[in-house]
Amino acid sequence: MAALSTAVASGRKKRGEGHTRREEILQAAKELFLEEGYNATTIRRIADRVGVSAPALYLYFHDKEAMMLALCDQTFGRLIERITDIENTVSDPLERVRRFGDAYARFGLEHPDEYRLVFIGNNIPESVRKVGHRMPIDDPTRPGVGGALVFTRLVALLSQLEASGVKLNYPPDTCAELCWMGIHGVVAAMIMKPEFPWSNRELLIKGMQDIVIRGILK
Amino acid sequence: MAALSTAVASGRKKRGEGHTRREEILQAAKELFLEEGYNATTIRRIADRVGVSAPALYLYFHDKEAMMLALCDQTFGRLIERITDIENTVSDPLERVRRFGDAYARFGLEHPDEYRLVFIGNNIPESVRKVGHRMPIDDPTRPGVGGALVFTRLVALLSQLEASGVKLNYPPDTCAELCWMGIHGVVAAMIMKPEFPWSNRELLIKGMQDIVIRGILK
DNA sequence: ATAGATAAGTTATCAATGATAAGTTATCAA
DNA sequence: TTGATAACTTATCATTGATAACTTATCTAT
Repeated sequence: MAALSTAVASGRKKRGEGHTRREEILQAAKELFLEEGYNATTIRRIADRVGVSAPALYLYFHDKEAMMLALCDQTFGRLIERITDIENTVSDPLERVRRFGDAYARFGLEHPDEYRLVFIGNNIPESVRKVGHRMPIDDPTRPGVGGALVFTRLVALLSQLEASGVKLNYPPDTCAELCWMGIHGVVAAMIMKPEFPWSNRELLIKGMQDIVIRGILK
Repeated sequence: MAALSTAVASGRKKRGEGHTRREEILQAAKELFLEEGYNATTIRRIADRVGVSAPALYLYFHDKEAMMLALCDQTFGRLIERITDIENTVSDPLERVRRFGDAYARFGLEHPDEYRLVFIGNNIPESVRKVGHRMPIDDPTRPGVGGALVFTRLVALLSQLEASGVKLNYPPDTCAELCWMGIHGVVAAMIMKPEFPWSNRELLIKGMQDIVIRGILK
């Protein structure tokens, strides 16, 4: 049964093209994480979808968590893009804050796994830090900092709001914390308890939005 | 090396005393979940700590998740006690809501590990729902309803508030969700990122308290 | 061309884990 | 004292993340 023994379309990458395989892995991992969640996604299924053996993934990623973290940064980069977009297209400082909250909440609900990982935390077995692995390909973009960046942007927006003459009930960073905590509460709740009969999503997002903005304005 | 062959202090429970073993398991599981997290806690380690074999746990719990759920309800129960206490001692409807939020936040910050376990829901593998297991001992207290209970209480408080003549911006259950999400956002943030330079705790709690109450009142 | 170096990938295998099957032993009621 | 059964045990699975050790394709320098 060795029909067509040669030219069997080996998926092997040429020299120097390993990074494309790395991106194929990320793509497959992303699909599976989103389809079935992090825990339910196995290394083998990712490898199957890519079309390589399971250990091949370890040529490009330290471990399973590293794949998720890489995806997180990739995805959070898009959120930061959106925020930058808002800053570039919206001039009114208060409207900027509003749009930030909206983009943030929507992003969280569209990417629950990434959101959980970065903002809800500790989902991944980080406690067991192993040593002595290899991880031959060192990726330049250190993962795991996307979350703090987003928050920093919100603080900046609220400082601008205050600088524009709007009186706040708290210092800008406290306002940012309260705004973020409120919206985060909505997103975290809906992500972590999706089976609970929450009220309408849009109503809750807009409601919290209104509440925190009313609450920080003097 | 069979010294003292008899009367070897078998840990075996007498007939009808199985429920005490169940509680021993819960205690051990709780300790380990809090020490090392859900994923890092193995069935075998729980069994070791209790002093029984691993499969013995399956006499009392359907699976690992069921232990977690039972612990969740246990903790929810303690919070519900406090809420009942407030209902019995405070008569003013708005003050009741305020006290609810205060008790809730304080409960979370006084028991950060348990709060994390219950409300942040570290890592319950919700996606993979299995079927066809056995679970021979049917425990009377069906797990997994504690969260709904807390909300029911808060909804009731807000319904009473509305009934007392106070106009709300949203239906009582939506108000309850928004209130809870706001306070939860504060507690969850401070618990999960304790190293972050948050503003003053009391300020944030009181601030969010004020914000959500102002926000739901017309 | 071709031999050495090495990127890219394989097969075989681990230990750990959640869970089940099937057998054992202590306890109690009749 | 016996039969039922609650309360276990030992043995065993399949699956999982991860590693070791080997193979093969591709590029470079001679």
